[in-house]
Amino acid sequence: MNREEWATQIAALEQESAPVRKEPITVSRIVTTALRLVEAEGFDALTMRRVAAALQTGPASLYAHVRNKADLDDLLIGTLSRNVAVPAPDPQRWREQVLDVCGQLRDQFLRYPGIARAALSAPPANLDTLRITEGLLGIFLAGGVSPQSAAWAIDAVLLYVSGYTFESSLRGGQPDRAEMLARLRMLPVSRFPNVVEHVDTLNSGEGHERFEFALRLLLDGLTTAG
Amino acid sequence: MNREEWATQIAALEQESAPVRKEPITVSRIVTTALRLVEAEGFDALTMRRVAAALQTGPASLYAHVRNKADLDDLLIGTLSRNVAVPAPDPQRWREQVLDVCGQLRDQFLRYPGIARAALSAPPANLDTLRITEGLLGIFLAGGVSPQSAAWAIDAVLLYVSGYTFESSLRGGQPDRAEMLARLRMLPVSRFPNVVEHVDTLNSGEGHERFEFALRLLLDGLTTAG
DNA sequence: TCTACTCACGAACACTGTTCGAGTCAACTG
DNA sequence: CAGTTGACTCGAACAGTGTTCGTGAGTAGA
Repeated sequence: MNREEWATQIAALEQESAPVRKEPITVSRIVTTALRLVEAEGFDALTMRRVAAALQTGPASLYAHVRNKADLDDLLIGTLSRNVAVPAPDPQRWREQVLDVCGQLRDQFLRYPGIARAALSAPPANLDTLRITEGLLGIFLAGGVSPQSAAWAIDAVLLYVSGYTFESSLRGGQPDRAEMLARLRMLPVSRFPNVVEHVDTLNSGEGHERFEFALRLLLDGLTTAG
Repeated sequence: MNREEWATQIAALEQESAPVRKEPITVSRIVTTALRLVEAEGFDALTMRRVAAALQTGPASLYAHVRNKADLDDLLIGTLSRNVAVPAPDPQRWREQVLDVCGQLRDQFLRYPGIARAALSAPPANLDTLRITEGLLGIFLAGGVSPQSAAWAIDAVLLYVSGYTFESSLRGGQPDRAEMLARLRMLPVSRFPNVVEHVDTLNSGEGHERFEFALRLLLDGLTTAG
């Protein structure tokens, strides 16, 4: 027995006396750690190494619980989807209900900047996102929308939510706003008459006005399309 | 003069006699090479190293012409945008005109699989994409849509095109279709009654039916919203 | 007590984008 | 014509990425 082994045995002894066993790595620990990381530093900072480091281990340890980075991403949006409450269909208020669900999803995505990229890449067959699809489908059908229109509308609506939140997290820096306006005003009127004339209109939209506008457009179109 | 310099001089001599000077690297050569690469192997294969290798040089050489990888991405979607023909506004056919422009953009994106990711990340102030925004704005206004609605609708429409093409290039493999259907059918009816009942409807949509449906939804909603 | 078997993880591999600095070459300048 | 400037080229390297291999420890079952 060399000196190193000797030290290991002593360490083991200490562990027995103070059983602060290192907590085992689990999928849920990985997921919560990853989410905390994304919330604090954005989706780009989410690397296997950083998650592993936060769990005080090496990157290889994660692969016993998670197939891939893509797999981890899926788990994340699954967890986020699970936080969305899907209401029981109320035929009178189906539009508001859809807006409500989308709003919840939007807020979940916005809370974790950049995670919408994972949502866009995630397979639509994820069980947790399917729960939302199921709920939306119920709401649409209760509202009298045809199955075909409902199916395609759900696709469009979810796609929009992901796209919207993804773009929002890109333009996280607000100082762009003034700079952007200035640049747009520099455009030659000869080539960009409409843009220059409506600069302020183009960049308007406080809060989630654009978000609601687009979704209402989709839903209002639905009623006329039957 | 050592032996190496001597060899260099001789090489220079040969160059004079056969002036096959290595063509200089230009931005446009980089862009076309990159596009060819994306077309053949997808956006993920687009790395600075591979572009450089295709130009028979090292990655460092590119940075004299291109600030960033992100910069290169911008250049790519700029080039693609330049291939889109924006028609002069015809008040009677404004909806068809919008669909036409979006269809062109869609086809450009689909031709280069995965490049829509760059479109989503690209700043909306790109001069070439602004040309399309300008054109669309003209078409909408000619159609009698209010500037505010037009501005937000353009946003939604372009976002949808990017999202749609991005998703399409992800699910490039068609064999998923049958597999996906089978998986959906395995769902417990108790929890997913609507999804299970309308499985075939959910996965329906040949060609770009979904694409046109979603866009028409947006445009039809516009008329009622004024 | 011995044996499976799962999990932890150090080390390494093949990549990525990007920078540094030395070198080459053309064109303007005194 | 000589000299300098400035733009372009690019080998080498750095810091990071996802992922795999193989070793080793620990636990549960026979």
